[in-house]
Amino acid sequence: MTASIESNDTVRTRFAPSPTGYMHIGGMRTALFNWLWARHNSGKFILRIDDTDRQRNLDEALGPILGAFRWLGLDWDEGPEIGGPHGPYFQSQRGELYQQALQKLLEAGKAYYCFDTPEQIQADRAEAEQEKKNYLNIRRSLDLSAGDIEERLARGDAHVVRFLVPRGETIAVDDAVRGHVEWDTGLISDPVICRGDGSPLYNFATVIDDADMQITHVIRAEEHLSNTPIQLLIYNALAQPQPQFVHLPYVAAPASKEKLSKRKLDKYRKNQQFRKMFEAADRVFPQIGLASSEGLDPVMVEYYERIGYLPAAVLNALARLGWSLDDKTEIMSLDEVVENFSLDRIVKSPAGLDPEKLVSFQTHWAGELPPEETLDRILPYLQKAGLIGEEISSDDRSYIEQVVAALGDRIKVFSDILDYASFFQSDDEFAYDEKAFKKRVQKEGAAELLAKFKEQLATVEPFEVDQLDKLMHDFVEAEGIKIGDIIHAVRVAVTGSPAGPGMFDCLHLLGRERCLARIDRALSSTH
RNA sequence: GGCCCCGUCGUCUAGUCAGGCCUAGGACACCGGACUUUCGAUCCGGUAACAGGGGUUCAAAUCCCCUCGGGGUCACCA
Repeated sequence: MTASIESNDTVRTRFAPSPTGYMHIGGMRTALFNWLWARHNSGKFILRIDDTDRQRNLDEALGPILGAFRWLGLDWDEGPEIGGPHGPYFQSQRGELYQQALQKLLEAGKAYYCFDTPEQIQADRAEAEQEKKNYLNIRRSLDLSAGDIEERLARGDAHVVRFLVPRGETIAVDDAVRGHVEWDTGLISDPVICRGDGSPLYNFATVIDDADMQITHVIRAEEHLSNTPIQLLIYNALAQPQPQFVHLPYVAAPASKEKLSKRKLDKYRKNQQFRKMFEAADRVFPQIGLASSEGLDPVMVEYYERIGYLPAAVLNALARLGWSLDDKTEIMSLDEVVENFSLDRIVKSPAGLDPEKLVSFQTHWAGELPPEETLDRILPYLQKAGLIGEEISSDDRSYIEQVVAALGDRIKVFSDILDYASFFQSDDEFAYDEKAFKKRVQKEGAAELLAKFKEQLATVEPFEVDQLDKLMHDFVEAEGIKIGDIIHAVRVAVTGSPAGPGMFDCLHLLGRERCLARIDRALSSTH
């Protein structure tokens, strides 16, 4: 009865999201592993939409999910928008298939109409709990005669269809990650597989669909492991071959072993490692016309896209969450992962998402980008924040290019450019870092030095890095001071910030006029 | 609570199936040093783990047993 799928069949994997309006980063990892296994074997990756809950606004709920796949460059061979030979790919449109299978089970006596009311069942459960016994449903409806059932059905009595779990058996799976796992069917309650209105439930629909779509490998998160015996039983009852099951460890919240969940956002805000991501969202998103972390949080894939991570970085981090190539390879392109991906190197224990490691992957992959591409990724942030206009002249572009080049790898995530807004703001508009201003500009004697240096700045020719460098050093020598006594004051005066590119780069970038104006402004604020 | 899964540095992991090459390797983070006008980057160096207890064995992170700990799941959600 448990025919297994031939290993030389084309590998077919699937990811079956329900349209929730956002793509979960942990779900994305599961999807990625499915995609990787399909691509590694030159197989097919299928996207199927689990919308049995009848979505009201499907486009709105599905858009961000497909968007996440597109952003990361994970394509699907069958599914929404492109169809395929095993469609439709929306469960809401596959009702007939479920009905057929349901009839088959009903006729074979492997499923039955159950007329128990929810209240009855609740009472049964309560009783079992009180007696500290495992709840098993009572199967009252099994005693009904065919005539009774027909009559009650005709009368429109509320009912569901339950799968009849064969008791006293052992059901086992040989999971690619978990190994051999078995369950005693005598402990499993008959699951509802179909609601009164005819709509199927997950455990049933998923088996029908996976079988119909000839899925060879069901790669899903570990929380589904406990659903597996029921699904196995249904495969058997339907005489369908079982796919290879692959239960991945779930993705945990940073520095924890708890499943990453959208319901725990409040807790994550206080999580030391996670907090920075929320803070970044609250700082950056409002500037570029998006909702704060209330609407766009790091559990969502879209967060990473919007705040300016590279797909390569997110992909690299996700691939390393619960999978490794060997004892030292960390940096991998998608192609490299596809080439080397294997099921037997999947880790068994849950892995916490590590924001800092993600940043380190980002630093690496951003460093691989040609300068023009870096610029293209940065420009939208400047535009959305209103720091530059929609139309960019070639002069503007070249200025931005120079600023970005000077900033170099100080920009990790692309929205980091907003930390250096002063390069794009007018001389009286940019903000001074209060602490730095106090420490460097309002320091005893700093204003006098600054004023003196400004005079020389006004006449130095040419206004180039080397020349400025020389000017500064001559100045330091003439005044008999340490370079630190003046250079920090100048930096803060012209950029507003204690950190940034090399001082002379900053002066040169800004140009003489702006430097002088900014020093004037700083000087006038000292008293 | 029942069932099931998991347990190597702070984190992600290599090593576990086929015991010795492990005085446990790598990466991120952290600490220190070098470089530097700041920040960043880079380069060098460092701290840091086999959950505990019993066995088996010449030899155990690896095999067996027990304990402890963490987690998942127990719906007419998926």
